[in-house]
Amino acid sequence: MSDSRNAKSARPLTLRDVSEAAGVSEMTVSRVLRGSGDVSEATRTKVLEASKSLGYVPNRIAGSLASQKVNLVAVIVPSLGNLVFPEVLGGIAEVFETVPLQPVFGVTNYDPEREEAVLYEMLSWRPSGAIIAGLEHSEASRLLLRNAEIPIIEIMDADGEPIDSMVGISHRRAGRRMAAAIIEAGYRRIGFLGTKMPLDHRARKRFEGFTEAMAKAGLEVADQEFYEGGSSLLKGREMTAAILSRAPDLDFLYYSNDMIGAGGLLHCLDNGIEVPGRIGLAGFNGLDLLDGLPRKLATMDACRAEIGREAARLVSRSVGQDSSGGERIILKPKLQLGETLKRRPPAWTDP
Amino acid sequence: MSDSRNAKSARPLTLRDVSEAAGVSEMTVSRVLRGSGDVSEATRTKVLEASKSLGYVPNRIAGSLASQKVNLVAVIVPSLGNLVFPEVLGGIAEVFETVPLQPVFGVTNYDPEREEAVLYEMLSWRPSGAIIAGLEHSEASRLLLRNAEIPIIEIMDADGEPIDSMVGISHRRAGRRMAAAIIEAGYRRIGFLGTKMPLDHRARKRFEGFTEAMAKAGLEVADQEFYEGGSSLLKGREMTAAILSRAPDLDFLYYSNDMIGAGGLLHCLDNGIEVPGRIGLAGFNGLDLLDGLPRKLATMDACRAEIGREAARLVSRSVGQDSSGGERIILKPKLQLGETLKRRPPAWTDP
DNA sequence: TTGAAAGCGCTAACAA
DNA sequence: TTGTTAGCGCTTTCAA
Repeated sequence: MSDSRNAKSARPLTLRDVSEAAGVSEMTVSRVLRGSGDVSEATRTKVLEASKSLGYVPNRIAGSLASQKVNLVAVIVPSLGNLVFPEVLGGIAEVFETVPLQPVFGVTNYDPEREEAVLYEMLSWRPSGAIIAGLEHSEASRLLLRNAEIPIIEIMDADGEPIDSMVGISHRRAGRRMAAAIIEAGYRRIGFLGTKMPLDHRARKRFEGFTEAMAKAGLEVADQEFYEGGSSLLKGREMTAAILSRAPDLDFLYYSNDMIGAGGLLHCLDNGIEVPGRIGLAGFNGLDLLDGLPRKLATMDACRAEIGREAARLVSRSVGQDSSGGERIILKPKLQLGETLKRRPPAWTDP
Repeated sequence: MSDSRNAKSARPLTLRDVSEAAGVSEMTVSRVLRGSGDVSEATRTKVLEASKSLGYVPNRIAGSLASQKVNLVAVIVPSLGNLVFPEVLGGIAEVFETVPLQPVFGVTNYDPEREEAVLYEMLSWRPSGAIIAGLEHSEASRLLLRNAEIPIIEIMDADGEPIDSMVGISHRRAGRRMAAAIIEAGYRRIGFLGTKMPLDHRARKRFEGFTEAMAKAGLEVADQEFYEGGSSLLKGREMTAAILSRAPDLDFLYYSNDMIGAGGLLHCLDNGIEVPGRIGLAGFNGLDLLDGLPRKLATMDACRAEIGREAARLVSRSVGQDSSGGERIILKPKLQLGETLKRRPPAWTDP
């Protein structure tokens, strides 16, 4: 059972080795190992035993070439450091465990050129489908995707036109809804804190939706602060300190993600700034992380795992089908007011 | 340049299509696209243009089968939700961007059976190497790895015998060192809080090292608390509340990771428990996250990115070489005392 | 139920 | 510098 390497052969095992050990044709071994076609129970057992005792692992490269079928699905995200993406990947993996498809992950670091390179690399393995974050891609990347003739699912965003199918939320709407909730609660001097990354299109869209809804209410973002890189909890503290020292009369801070929002919250609490009495706070993402903070931060769930699951389901469904999906699944994130966004008496606006 | 799909051909493009378009042999096209062999500048340009205008993407399945070379490296980790692993993957990806190797990630969810399945799946693509977290694997998994005849790098742990090479830290030593530091600082009534997961061998080893060093000083862990699943920040709070209500005289809490440690810290601060005066705290991992907390938590850096980089370097070095590495790189994590582990007057031990 | 032949798309090795 | 031939390890197809 484990004597497979008595003589450490350099050559990896092939079907032929198993075929000889079991005394049947390669074809029969192949059938047994794939569980396809009719094989007598006797041969089946014989083959399985031979294969196992040799420690044979089928060569999928040869198999895929011969069958013109690849059970791989390319999954491309901008980053793993941001908690959001591992959660999406988790949702994808969950669904693919139930079907004969295997996700292969690629990371672009928010770089369009890198995205193109990763895409080219992955498509060269002729995957059965591709799931890719965002709707913004270079012209070349879009060409690659279109030419691949496989189901393409663009995820996490719904503001734009997908190449094929899309599953996501509208970040513009998310921004608008949060602005509306803040204004509705009576806050007026509102600051924005976010990432500087010009290539994080979803953060940008949230900001656009936010300012749009503010404008509709006759308001403007009173002050803003941007950051890049580093620990976002610490950055949240620093940015909050900076914006409040510059504009101490702000009564609300909207953060482009929960991590910097949490940092802001900690800064306020440390410095005796009453939340949400003196100042209200809100973030974005609905990270579980928040559950442990001193106050539950107002936020909006980005539907991460659900997006992953839906995307994976779409791929599984359309693999093999010639009718390309063209589906659009737009999820609606739930607003969570938490404990940092509370209605305040109108008088507060000008004490 | 983008007219590649005038007639949406179902058949993907092959070398032959490019060969015909460019008016040269398939072999020449192949050489140009791989940048191998001598090709005249004229043909080179011609081929490149034809290839690009058609939108051709080489079929690596066929290429790998023919050349018996696969530029893939299998990378297997227990989880992505734990910040630690994305950081390791980042280190790996960083190095592989500089060589013609591509990492392919697999996730096991700390499940040995799943590990075996993922391994089998990945090895069936005949990768050039494998990087896998931990030294503990099922007998079958070990057999698979040994038979693969490729460099195997086991990472993140150094307490045990690797199949081939290993890169990691000694978690037993990490536990011992933290215990020594705590005792040295004058703490005596020490509690432990950790994960219940019996399959997180590294957490277990830290605990073992910790109790061992305690015993050597004539001490025992005064109380302990275990958890599973969920937000670890919140869990840290809950566990801390629980252990302190049960054993209010504890003067130190050692957490098996920084996230629950951070939760514990927040709990103490919220409840007016002086840290580190009344009680000291320490975690493990050295997450950047900590930088934003009200107090800098004592911790130990797990050398995550460095482990990833070293492992990737080992693979790149040994790919192609017949002499299998058998290297052992043991990194030494740095103890960071932070602000929650401070020397206290001896009198304190029995006020 | 089993086997034999052909070929998937590419590259190694050799020839021109 | 370019082309030809054979074959990588498997599966499809068809025959027995």
